Amino acid sequence: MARPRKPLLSRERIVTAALALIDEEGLQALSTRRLAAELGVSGPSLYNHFTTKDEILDAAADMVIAKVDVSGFGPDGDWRRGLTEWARSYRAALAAHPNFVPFLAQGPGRRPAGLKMADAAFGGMVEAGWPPAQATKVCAMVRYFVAGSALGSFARGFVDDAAAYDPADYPHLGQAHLLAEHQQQVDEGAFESGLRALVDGLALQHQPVS
Amino acid sequence: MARPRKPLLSRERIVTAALALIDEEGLQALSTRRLAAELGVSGPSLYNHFTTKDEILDAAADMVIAKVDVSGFGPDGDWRRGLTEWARSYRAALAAHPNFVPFLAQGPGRRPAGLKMADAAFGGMVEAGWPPAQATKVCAMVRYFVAGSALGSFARGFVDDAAAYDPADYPHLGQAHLLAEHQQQVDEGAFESGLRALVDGLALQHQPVS
DNA sequence: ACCTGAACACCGTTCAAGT
DNA sequence: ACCTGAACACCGTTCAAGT
Repeated sequence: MARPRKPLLSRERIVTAALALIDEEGLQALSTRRLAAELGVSGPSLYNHFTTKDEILDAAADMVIAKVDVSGFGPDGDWRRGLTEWARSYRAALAAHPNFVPFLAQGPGRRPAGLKMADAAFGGMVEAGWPPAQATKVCAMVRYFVAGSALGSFARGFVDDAAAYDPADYPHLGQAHLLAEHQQQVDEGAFESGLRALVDGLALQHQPVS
Repeated sequence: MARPRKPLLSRERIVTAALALIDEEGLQALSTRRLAAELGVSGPSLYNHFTTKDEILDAAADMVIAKVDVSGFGPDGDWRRGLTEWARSYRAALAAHPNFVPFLAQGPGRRPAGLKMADAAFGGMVEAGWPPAQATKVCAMVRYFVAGSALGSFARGFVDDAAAYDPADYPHLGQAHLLAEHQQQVDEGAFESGLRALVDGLALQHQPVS
């Protein structure tokens, strides 16, 4: 084959395929060779477009984070609404790619979309009257909560097998085998009440002046 | 060599070495061959003690979770104290092995220490008067928050290089390059205020009767 | 029972060779 | 510039062979 008249690959095609592979088969299924095969080329071809596998992951991560909506931080300075809507959108973006969360949670690094999101959230809090040091911590705790909730289902962490919960060993887990069945309600319910509690608690902790 | 008179390996020796390797070089540095080399044996020897690499990881995970202290859930029914002390101890246990958190956060599965912790936390909340469905969600949100905070430093997610934060693109991130320097204060401060906010907010949401 | 080396089907990445 | 196959130093796991 050698060089084709029209390039077979593009950065975008590679990144999209990588994300699809991660979603379908997990982070460890993403090998450069598998990815190349999926794209109909040989393994080393990818290195014409990215210098390393990690660079592909970075590009995919930025594509995911770019979807997060930070428009809740409006000019009205309503930090409660800003924080709540950001957290929901952030979680939705990560939860769409649960297998990718361990990578996504590693912070923005030098990725533009990650930095843009941080800038909007931090800026929104500061402009709503929060002292910068507090605003930083608030952004951090939202990241903790969102990443933790998207990292993996709480409910699915419990096996779907009543025999695994011997009442002699675990007297309170008699219903735990039902958790997986109600995964959606448990996880979304926990996220929503947790977010509400967090925002309520923050309001108690500090009443910013605009 | 063939079979030695005294076994060279034990499950405990393998698990301890695996955890050390993860701590020092990351989850992806843990290969069965590296691990075996570290223990002075050949790769396949491990399979006499564990049937799969994942089983080694499971055993290491349970060793870490076994260190979590749930004694804060005392018979006095003080759920605020129970929750706060559990969360702190849980975070300390995970943060001691940050590279291992993506694995640890995947829930207890069938691991006894993980189940014991869940039983104590859930049981503690229920005995303090929380309805089971609420108690489940509270346990879930603590897991989210703790796992997210241990998964990786918020502060270290921002590169230590002022030039990465162009004021034209990120008007509010002018100080972001200093975050890594204050990693400890930022991350621990965010965890502590977040935990306080969460507990305060939960108290508002529901006043359980004992 | 508990170790070994050989083997199988994989990895990420480099590089010279092709057009 | 953009693809290829060959090569290097790795993987997890199986298995027959040793004691």
